[in-house]
Amino acid sequence: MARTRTIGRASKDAGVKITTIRYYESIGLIPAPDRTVSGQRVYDDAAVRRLAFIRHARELGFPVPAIRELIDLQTQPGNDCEAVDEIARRQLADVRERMRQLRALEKELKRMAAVCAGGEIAACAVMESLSDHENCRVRNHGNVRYSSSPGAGTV
Amino acid sequence: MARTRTIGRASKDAGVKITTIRYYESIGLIPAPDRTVSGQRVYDDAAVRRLAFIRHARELGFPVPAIRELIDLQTQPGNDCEAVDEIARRQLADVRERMRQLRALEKELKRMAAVCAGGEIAACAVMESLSDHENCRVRNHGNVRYSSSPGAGTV
DNA sequence: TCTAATGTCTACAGCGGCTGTAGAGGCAAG
DNA sequence: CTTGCCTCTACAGCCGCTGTAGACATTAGA
Repeated sequence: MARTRTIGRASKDAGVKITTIRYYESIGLIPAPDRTVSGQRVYDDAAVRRLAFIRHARELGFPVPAIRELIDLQTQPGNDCEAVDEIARRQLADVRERMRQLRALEKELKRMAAVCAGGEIAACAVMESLSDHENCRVRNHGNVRYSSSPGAGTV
Repeated sequence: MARTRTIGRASKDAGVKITTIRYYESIGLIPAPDRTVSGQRVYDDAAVRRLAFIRHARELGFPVPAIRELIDLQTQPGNDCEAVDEIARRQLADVRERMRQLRALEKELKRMAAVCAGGEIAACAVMESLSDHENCRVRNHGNVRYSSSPGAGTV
């Protein structure tokens, strides 16, 4: 049928906001579509499918460069699946790492909230937890050296 | 002892990068410190403690406005712990929500990667998964209506 | 004391992935 | 013809920093 539609309709069909579609065009993630004589963008089915593809990949947390790669791989024929799989595995590893971090955060936050059961702020376990930067180090992406701390005290 | 130090030393002591310290000052998260006659910033123990406090809160994912709130609560005396606890619980809820999302992502990514075991891209399970936007909806923050999809096909 | 190496200063641009705004013009229904 | 929505461009802003450029300050070693 090769239906064509304005940006608003394409937006609804693909589930991608109008402004986001224009943004994707501006960064070259999708090609510039044809225009009507009055300058309005016109999208066909293939364009909408690509937008939906992008949306789903974004929902899965794929960064835009990775999506660009996936689309490139898709459009050059005869290529095999390995590169695609690699990108997906990279994304999975990333998700797992973020989960690991969040689990650590949850543990400490839970501990903080549990201990704090009202009372003066001076004695608040949450504030103490946050002030006491010597234990419960959650992440340390290197490149910072710690030394000679001024110890505990008021924030 | 009320030791004072330059920004570089404060950076090391607190584990916060120099540029980040200046940024925090620029957004009013920390007060502007005293300066030497030549204009270099000078930090005392309290300032370093506050920086470490901020760093730890940031590591735990507290957004800057929440940290601002925590500091405000801390500095107005006599206030009790409830507000602090509320902020921590909010943060915990946020962390849990993000974990929930990531778990869903992991599940789908794992499925994708498992099915894809080489071959032509045209038949790649990963690409299919990403193209097929009708199932495995991961998140839908509302405000977008879906309708009349152009169906499956090439991206 | 001189020099070289660091450290620090300001101001501003850029990152990702959009979102929001302003002001103008297009288009279809009543 | 009006009303009301749709679309257009261009640019600023979001968060939480990071990086850059070019100038001045301080410190360690010869």
